[in-house]
Amino acid sequence: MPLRRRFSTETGTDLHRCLVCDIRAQSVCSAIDDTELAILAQASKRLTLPPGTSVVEEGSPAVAFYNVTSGTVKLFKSLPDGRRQITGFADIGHFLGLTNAETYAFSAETVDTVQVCRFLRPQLETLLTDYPQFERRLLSEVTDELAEAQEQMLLLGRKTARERVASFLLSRMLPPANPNQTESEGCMVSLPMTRVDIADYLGLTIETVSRTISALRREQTITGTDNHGIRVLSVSRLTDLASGQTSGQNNR
Amino acid sequence: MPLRRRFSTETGTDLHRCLVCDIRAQSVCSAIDDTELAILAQASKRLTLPPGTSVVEEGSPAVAFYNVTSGTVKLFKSLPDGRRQITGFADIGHFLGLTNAETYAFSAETVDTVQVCRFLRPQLETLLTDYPQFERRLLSEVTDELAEAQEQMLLLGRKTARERVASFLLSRMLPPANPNQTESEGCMVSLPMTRVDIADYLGLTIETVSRTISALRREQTITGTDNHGIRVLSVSRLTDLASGQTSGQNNR
DNA sequence: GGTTATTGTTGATATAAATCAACGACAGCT
DNA sequence: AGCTGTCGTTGATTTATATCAACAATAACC
Repeated sequence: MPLRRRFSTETGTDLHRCLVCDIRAQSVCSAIDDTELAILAQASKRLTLPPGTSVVEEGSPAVAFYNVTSGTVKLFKSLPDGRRQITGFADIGHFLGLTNAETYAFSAETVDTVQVCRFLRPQLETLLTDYPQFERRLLSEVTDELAEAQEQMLLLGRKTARERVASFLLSRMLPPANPNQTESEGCMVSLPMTRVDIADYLGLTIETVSRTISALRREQTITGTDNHGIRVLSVSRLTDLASGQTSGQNNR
Repeated sequence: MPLRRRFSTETGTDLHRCLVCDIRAQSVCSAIDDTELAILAQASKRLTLPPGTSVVEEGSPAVAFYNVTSGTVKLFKSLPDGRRQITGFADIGHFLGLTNAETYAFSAETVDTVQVCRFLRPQLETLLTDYPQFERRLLSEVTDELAEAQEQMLLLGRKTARERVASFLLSRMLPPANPNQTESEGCMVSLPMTRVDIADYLGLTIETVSRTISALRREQTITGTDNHGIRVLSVSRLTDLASGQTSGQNNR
């Protein structure tokens, strides 16, 4: 449908942009009625960002809110000596940059090529006030994020390296490509980020992540030689592994 | 003021309960106008819970939302083998139990004697819909919680035992009792929870927590022999410690 | 198409924190 | 006051993961 391209410019405030947005249903934007999408389009600006672009910088003024429409953004916090903790990966349909503070308490950087819709703060405020369903949807999204954060705290505070990697792979597992795909065919896991990013997300070192993935491959729980795409052979085994439901075995 | 006691019954839906609530200003309830507090009082029920009471159980139906008016509640997640991660302590003015899911994804248990106002889900829904300021305030609170959770992920994933304990003490430091109190007099830290709880919050063992607190005491960063009340002698030193801004020294 | 830089893997060793173990300090109870 | 159980402290030892080190694989670049 070449019509789509015609209406969807890279950086404009084209009134039809939101109407033709593929992922609207998956994001906070679904809360705005079809008839009022022009308002949404006017409140935001679509940006295309190359890999490794800084979106938000810890400590800088919190001027904007972003909705990711394609690609993956990593969110992280750093210590003065450079140690880093990735607190999450925001991909398609997820937002970032919401805060009550004057400045951001975290940084955000694109992992791959990313498209975002940027809402400046006053515009976001207006949307929240004028569209209660928008606010409700955002509340619901933040509540989900909080639940995910709590799950990640359990991982970081109490899980072993093996359990962390298993949990991570499961959490990134895509829904089966076609519905009649059997489990044994294996589910794809997309890993656009590097080993460094995975390590910084799981609170491990790259060496430990690498060794653990190798071990899972060796014991046929996963396959795939490509570093950014892994296939899970046994979801149930990985599930057991992720919660420590497994007898012995370590990494080496 | 004995009048207050007269209006504030333990479990009733007394229409004046919210009007005389000491901590309303500190919680989501501050979003409801004075003239409409009767609605708030009717939507909720005040409960007094002894120490060690289970408020919410992981996996059970998410039927209620709670606002803590006194005492401390610990929120936690557990693994099948009993490992536990405390994801936060909800004390005065904080809420718990908000979720989009049918069931709670965490457990909650009182640390000491706790007073909560319980809102059943339909009543909460009504409040959110009828009072946009209430919803806005809740969004703001959840956003803060998320920021705190991200800070805790940094702690759990990347900080040393010493840095974790220092961060914890700082985060629990009370504002100075009187304004003209000098820093050197020391700020009180209240620790109603046990060492087990602290350990499960910081992703450490009780032994490591104990040793680390002893070390901080030995080097005069903190004092106080009482296990549930510690005095910080040097806030600046603790701040440096918490972010790894310190040359050497370990725990022993 | 070969050189260089980046990213990932594997092995050897070190270490921070866990585990195992003993004991001390209280709080509650009769 | 003396018993009993919980909670906290301290010491000795083990261990999972970090660190140090070398190299392999892949991507980036003239």
